Amino acid sequence: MSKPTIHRLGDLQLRIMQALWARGEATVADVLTALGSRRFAYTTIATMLRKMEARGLVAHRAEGRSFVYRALVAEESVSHGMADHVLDRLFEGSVADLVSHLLTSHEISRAELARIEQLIAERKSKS
Amino acid sequence: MSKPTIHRLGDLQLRIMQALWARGEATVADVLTALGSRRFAYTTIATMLRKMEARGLVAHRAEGRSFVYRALVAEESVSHGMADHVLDRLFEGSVADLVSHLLTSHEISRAELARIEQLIAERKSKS
DNA sequence: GACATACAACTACCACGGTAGTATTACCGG
DNA sequence: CCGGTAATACTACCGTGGTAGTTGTATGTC
Repeated sequence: MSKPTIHRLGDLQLRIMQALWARGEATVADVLTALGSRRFAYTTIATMLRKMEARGLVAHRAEGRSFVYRALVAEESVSHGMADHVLDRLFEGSVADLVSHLLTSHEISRAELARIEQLIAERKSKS
Repeated sequence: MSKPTIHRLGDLQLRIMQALWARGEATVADVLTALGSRRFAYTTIATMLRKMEARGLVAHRAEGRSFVYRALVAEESVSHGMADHVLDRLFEGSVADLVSHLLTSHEISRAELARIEQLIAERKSKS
């Protein structure tokens, strides 16, 4: 077990996880190309993956002379962990406060507002 | 003037900032007592405040032989920075996706749901 | 004036994210 | 067999959050 503390992932780690989530499995080279825009050294990704494996975020299997990595934590766990962290630390756990903050500090399309409204309605009817 | 990257504050740093926001100004001793529950060494807080000053998060003035610290960044900036960070990195900037995630992974009181609904309604009428 | 107290300064460590170079190994094509 | 290539392993370094001890200094007290 030793569930890794899920809420503090660096930016690079998160990008790597996202590459793994999108692909299911990926070699170092796969991740590297998935991170296209900013060029990293091959060894940077390899090192990061090894460190992430030590932390229990990913695992690998050998295929030929390559390692094929896969995520050990679900995207939902990470989203949940990180969202919760912000929610608890900054908004005392109040979802309404966080939503209020998001609404006042972002441009939101009418369509998105409607979508949120519908989510609320669904949720209300279901409780 | 080198606005500090606002989205990555450690837990302790955040707690210290919250103490400063709540009080306006505070000495090291003030912050220490504000953090009541978990006991820290006096020097831990003093060191942290010095590091935070170097990062541009706080400033101090001398009063007698004590330093009186104050926050240099507003609570809104930090909330905004951290909320945005999660929003962008994990939900591609979609507020609806984040709200959806929050709704499905948390128990939310009927009152809070109503409050959110009202916020949306207000926002809709205002655009 | 001697002493305790309170405070800032300095130093030191650890963990870890991020970044990458160097070394080693294993395989593949001629 | 031999050299190139690709892959991992190892090592190293920086920044910074977190934690605290030690030291120096000033001030207030007996």
